Amino acid sequence: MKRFAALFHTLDGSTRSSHKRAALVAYFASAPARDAAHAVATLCGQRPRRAVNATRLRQAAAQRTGLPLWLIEETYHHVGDLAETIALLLPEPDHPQSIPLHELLERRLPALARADEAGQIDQLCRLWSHLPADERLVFNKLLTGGFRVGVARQSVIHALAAHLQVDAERIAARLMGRIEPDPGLMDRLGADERPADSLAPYPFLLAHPAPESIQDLGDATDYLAEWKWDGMRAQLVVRNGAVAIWSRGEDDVTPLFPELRDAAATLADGTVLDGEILAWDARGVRPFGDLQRRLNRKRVSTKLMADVPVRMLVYDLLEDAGIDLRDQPLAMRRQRLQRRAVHLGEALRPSPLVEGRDWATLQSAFRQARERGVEGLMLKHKTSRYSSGRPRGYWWKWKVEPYTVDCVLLYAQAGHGRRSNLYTDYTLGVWSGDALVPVAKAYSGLTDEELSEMDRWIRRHTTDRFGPVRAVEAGQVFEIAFEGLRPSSRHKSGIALRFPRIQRWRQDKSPEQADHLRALQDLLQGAGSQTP
DNA sequence: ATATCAGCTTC
DNA sequence: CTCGGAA
DNA sequence: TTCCGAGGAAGCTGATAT
Repeated sequence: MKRFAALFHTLDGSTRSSHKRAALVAYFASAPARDAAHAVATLCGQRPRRAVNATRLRQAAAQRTGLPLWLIEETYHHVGDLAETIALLLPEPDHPQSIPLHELLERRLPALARADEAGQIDQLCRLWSHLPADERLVFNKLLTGGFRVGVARQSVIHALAAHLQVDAERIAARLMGRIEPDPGLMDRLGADERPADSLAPYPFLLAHPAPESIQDLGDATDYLAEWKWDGMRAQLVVRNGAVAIWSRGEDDVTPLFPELRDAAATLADGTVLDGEILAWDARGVRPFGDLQRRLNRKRVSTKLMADVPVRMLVYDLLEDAGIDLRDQPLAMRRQRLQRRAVHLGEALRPSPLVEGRDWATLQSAFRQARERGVEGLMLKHKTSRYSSGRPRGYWWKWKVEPYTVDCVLLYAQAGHGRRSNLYTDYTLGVWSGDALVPVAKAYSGLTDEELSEMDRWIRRHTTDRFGPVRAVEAGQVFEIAFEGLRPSSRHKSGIALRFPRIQRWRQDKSPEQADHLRALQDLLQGAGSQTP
């Protein structure tokens, strides 16, 4: 783990991506394949399951350092990261001895996870007393599962490409789906062919926000238009008689959607579909919240499947009869998808095209978006290839105008990480009678300069403190933009905003001019009565 | 047994 | 998902 | 231009608190 710890510190300490890449290349050139495989998986965000919970970790740290728990707690509040706090507090190791990365991840951490309470504390103290000081931080990060390091996935890909002397595109493709950190990983990454049994998805093509005036996109006939569905992006892969469904975060979500898996079982091998999974019942498409009940589940009961039926609206055909179609223009892929549509069935159907040869026609369709329960329109250039990432000019998302509300700043809290010195986290409220009630939290939307100006104001106008939270005078008004609203039991106001962000700092307005809860409740009534 | 919270995912 | 900032 | 890290709301899981 010596090399890996050194790599971590380089990545963590530098912001130059060229520097990071060089460190990665050097690491891959020198690390044993078994360790390198784990490094790749870890750096790509595939973290080991959390081995020890935070409470136990604190207890073990208290025992090893001899410090009282409250002091560790206090230190943690200042540092903001438990793994780092403990790494800083631990005494020097007795007889420093490094542990290979693969040994740590394959043996030590699983053993730790299996142990009982006393066993965990005992093992932790023993490990800490042997680990060289510069490896403790990395160890603790792996331990808490909170391993997040400032490397772009792209940097890892390019470093691997340079090290293995192959195309970066290929590496990116090989790293899709689950990464198996076995000794053969590096060989597979460099291989010409994708492994025969692979059910891995392709890198997702993402969309950009459309320009303010839609005409700037050029000729409307150059685009295919579809509704922008409010569901979950997914790729469905059929190969070797098996079906896999992948989320955008590259999670295998197949077990969550048995009806989609079954519907896809009739498809020919070598089929890859891209589309949106939606909650959809007899009434039509349902809000995203309904779909959420099907997500992140351990088990999907038949009752739940009946309560929240799903379907996948397919908008792209990426592989057909085993042939990769991603370099073909969208219009061709779409045509081919339509031809295949007869085989898709009820749960799996093509996303309908929205007809319109000019912007005026599309504009009038766009205006129906809210009442249809969709977020707007997607505009996809007919000649576009399905390349990875977010290339400009290919796919545009044309979202309905957000709602806005003028809110008063009620509470502020310090941010995390680099923003931990500033009060950047705002709770905002509206009037309910002559009292202000919180409706949302937001900070995004202010520039760094505005944030520090607000920070100064907050410090000078604090009226009360609750732990890390400061209550402030009602003196600042912000215009908050949001995409929609739902009833919520978590907020005193009974309302939760979706994607709240600060649109404008209304220094021209006094708190009395802020909006009233009544207005949001009316909006909720209006939005709630819609049936898609 | 039930409530709450942190940590994960989706958007 | 949103946004601002950095490379 | 593209990527990243900062942030929000929701629901589910698993652990702890009552």
